[in-house]
Amino acid sequence: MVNQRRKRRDQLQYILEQDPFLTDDQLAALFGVSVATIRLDRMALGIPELRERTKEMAATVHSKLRSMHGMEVIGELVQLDLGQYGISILPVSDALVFERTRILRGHHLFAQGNSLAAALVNSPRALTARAEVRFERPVYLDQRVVCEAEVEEQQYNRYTIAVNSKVDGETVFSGQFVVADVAGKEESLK
Amino acid sequence: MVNQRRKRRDQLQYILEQDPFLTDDQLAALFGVSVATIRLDRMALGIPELRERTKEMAATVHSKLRSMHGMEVIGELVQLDLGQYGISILPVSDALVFERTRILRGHHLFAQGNSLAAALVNSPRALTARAEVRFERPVYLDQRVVCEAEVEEQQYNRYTIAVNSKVDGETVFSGQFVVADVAGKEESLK
DNA sequence: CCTCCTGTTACTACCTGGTTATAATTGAAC
DNA sequence: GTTCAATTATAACCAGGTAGTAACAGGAGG
Repeated sequence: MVNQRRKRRDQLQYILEQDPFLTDDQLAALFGVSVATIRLDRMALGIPELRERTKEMAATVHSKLRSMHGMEVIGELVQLDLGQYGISILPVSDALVFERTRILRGHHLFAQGNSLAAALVNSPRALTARAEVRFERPVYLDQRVVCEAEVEEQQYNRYTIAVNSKVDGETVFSGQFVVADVAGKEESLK
Repeated sequence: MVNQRRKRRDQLQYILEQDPFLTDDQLAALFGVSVATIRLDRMALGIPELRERTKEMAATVHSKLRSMHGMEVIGELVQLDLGQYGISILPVSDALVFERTRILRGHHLFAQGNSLAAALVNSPRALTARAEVRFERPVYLDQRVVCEAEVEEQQYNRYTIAVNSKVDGETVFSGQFVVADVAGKEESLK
């Protein structure tokens, strides 16, 4: 009796995670119980009503897209000495990994390094010109990638930047980025 | 008279694009008109009610996250001869560019090339080992990047793949990726 | 002057997908 | 057979709408 209820509630939770767009009516039909029971179950599980669920999703997505849009640096910038040195940290979420292997897709490591390198160059028009990178070890879901970048050389408007990313002190990615500061150069930008 | 209405409707459209979470009540107060007027305006503009708007957002986001999660290849795969050759196309949306300059962030070009290169290697465990890339020209908002990748060499489990991305026939990005097929190698994957 | 037309407003009935609370029913366990 | 938890039913209420109808205000044209 109680077990049936436990089971139903477990399933309810799972089902709503899979498809949050179900009304109490549909759920009641699905489980073959009354709507009242579904409501009690939802209450017990702390699951808000359909409209609240969708509103929440829409709102978080809204802000997420906003923040992604403004995200100049991939990962969180934790240190930045302009023109010299910087550190950013990227937590490996499940959106960034291969589904099967849970290994971080390589281009995210590149993106972290690239955006940090571009941030080091104190210009609104820093563009990467070349890069040479090595993926030393695979990085897995839920790890934290600490990326370190240092300006090695500057000639005219071209910066050579060494990048080294580590997980738990072990290098997983390294590379050299050449970033050009094209401020005032590209007429087509206007 | 009619102009006031036009103006109000233009503003209404704009405001709801900025913040889709406003009820007719709030909008009426905002414009200093009655709720009925807001409803007529919405009807005329083909804007659905608050709940429909949020539901729509939540749903598209839901599927978007799903598809992003499963997105093994950045860009749309238009041709793929496994182990040999492939083409993918990436439309440059505003989420991918620098806000000020509207130039595509370099790592998206890298990501397109990298994921296409990995797709060429017919293995669920293809990992990029090295890459050497050149960003030849800036790519702008609303352009379409056509990326071509070809396997140049294969030694044991290592593939050397040449990548060339073009916009309107002009090369914007080129590089060489070394991808390793680690199937059956990494015990830690289990 | 009156009339017509447009834009706006007010009012009513109804809908969905809930909430809260209270009471009645079921069923299994002791 | 009683008892107690789980379930169900019932009623009143709410937000944020839709749909439709009627009234009103104000300027343009006759």
